[in-house]
Amino acid sequence: MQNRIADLLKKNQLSITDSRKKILELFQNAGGALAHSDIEKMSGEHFDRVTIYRTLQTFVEKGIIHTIPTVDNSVLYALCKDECSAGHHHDNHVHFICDDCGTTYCLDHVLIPKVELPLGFTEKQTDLVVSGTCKNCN
Amino acid sequence: MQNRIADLLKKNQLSITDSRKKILELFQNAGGALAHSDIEKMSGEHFDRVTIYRTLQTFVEKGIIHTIPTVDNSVLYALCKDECSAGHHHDNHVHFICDDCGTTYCLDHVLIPKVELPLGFTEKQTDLVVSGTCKNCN
DNA sequence: TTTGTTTTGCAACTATGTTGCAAACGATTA
DNA sequence: TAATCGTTTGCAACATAGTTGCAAAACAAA
Ligand SMILES: [Mn+2]
Ligand SMILES: [Mn+2]
Ligand SMILES: [Zn+2]
Ligand SMILES: [Zn+2]
Repeated sequence: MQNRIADLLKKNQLSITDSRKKILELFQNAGGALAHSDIEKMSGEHFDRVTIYRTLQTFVEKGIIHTIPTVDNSVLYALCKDECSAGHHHDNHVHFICDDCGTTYCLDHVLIPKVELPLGFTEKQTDLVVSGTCKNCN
Repeated sequence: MQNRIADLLKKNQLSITDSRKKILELFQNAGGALAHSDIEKMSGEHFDRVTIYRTLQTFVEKGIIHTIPTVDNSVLYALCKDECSAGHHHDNHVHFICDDCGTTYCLDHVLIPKVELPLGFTEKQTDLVVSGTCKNCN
């Protein structure tokens, strides 16, 4: 569906450009999470590095994608669910990174449990990343 | 206790050098977690960047310090508890990052809850990072 | 103190991310 | 369809983070 992509951009008041369309397409086909370098390679070296950085930034701000913290200190991005919008993410789900194949999954149905913090500490955001072996590699 | 530091190095079969002593000392005084750049500044620009990288790497391998994943994609290090040893970390505790003062805490007494993964996924390691406001900033 | 091993500092390099600016592009309106 | 105007892009230049090879220095053991 090419129109899905255009509609998503319009809905977020973003002009429809080649790089935005292509990068969104990559996310929809990938299923899992992508790193900046993945996109650089998969886009066929068409777009400037800077453009990709700026596009990802824009998408994060608009709530189209979200970042995933990883243990090895690399930045990953994945599509947000429809309920997300600018400044109002609903990313309270667990992320899973497979040590074998490297795929990162958004486990949308596995919610992050509440943790009891010591007195005086107040929570604003919680990130939970599990690593191990995924269903394909087991 | 200067001897504590030397003993810790000996116990891990590491030769006792100025940089290792100084960096361990910084961790013991800091209480919280430190970034590579913190150490670079706090050590009085004495040691080469490369030496600091290699020292931190060595300490992680020996189980003297552990890394903390952060949402903003920076690497933090903190002292391990005594039970940790090379290849056998007991870092199943929650980490807390204060949005106000930037301090990162190891909440050694707050354990990471088990999460139910979908069928086929097996856990090996779980990291949980909470951000918000710490006891000093509240 | 001598010896052999480990660690350090330096230089050079790769990777990752940011900024300013002019040219190209996209949306809108005539 | 063409003109206009704001947005987006690519480029160059820069900044920061991290890695590697190698010779000199420091350390541990004898
Ligand atoms: Mn996700
Ligand atoms: Mn910790
Ligand atoms: Zn896998
Ligand atoms: Zn604080």
